[in-house]
Amino acid sequence: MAHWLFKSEPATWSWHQQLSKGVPEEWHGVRNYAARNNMRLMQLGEEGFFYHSVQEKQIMGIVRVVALAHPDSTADNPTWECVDIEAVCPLPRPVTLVAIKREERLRDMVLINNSRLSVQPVTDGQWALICEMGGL
DNA sequence: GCCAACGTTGGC
DNA sequence: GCCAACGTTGGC
Repeated sequence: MAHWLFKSEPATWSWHQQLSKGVPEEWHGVRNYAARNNMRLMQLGEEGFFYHSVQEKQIMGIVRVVALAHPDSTADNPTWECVDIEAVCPLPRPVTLVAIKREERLRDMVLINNSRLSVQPVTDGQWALICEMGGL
C-alpha cells in the first residue's frame, strides 16, 4: 500500500484537532490539481503523515484514509475532490523538517523538493525511516 | 517580513 | 498555445 503526507497549517486545522475529533474528517480545501490527483490515487486504509507547516514544520502523527476521493463539500466546482481521514496515532517524537533535511536518506522527499505540494506521496523507505525517527 | 518557487490567469 | 503578470504558499 502507498503512503502519503498531508500538510496543514496548524492555525487552520491542527493535528490536535484531528486527534480530538475522533471521527473521520474531510480533507477539504485542496484547490491544486496535483494534490487532488494524489488523493484520487488513495485506497481505503492507506496511511499518511500529518505535517504542520509554517509555524511548527514537523510531522505530528499518522492518519488513515477512510473514504475514497469524493467531491469536496466546501467547493463550488465538483472537480475538486477530497478523501476522508481519521487520526491513527501521534508520533511519540514529532519529526522536524530540520531533522528530515539533515537525514541523507530523505533527500529525495517531496517535502524537501516541492514543499508547496499539500498532498504528497511518501515512499515505503521514507515511511519506515520517519516512523523510526519518530519513536514508533 | 522577505523572497523564491510554483500554479493560475488572461492577453495575444 | 505561449508567456508575462500576478497571487499564494511556505521556508527562512
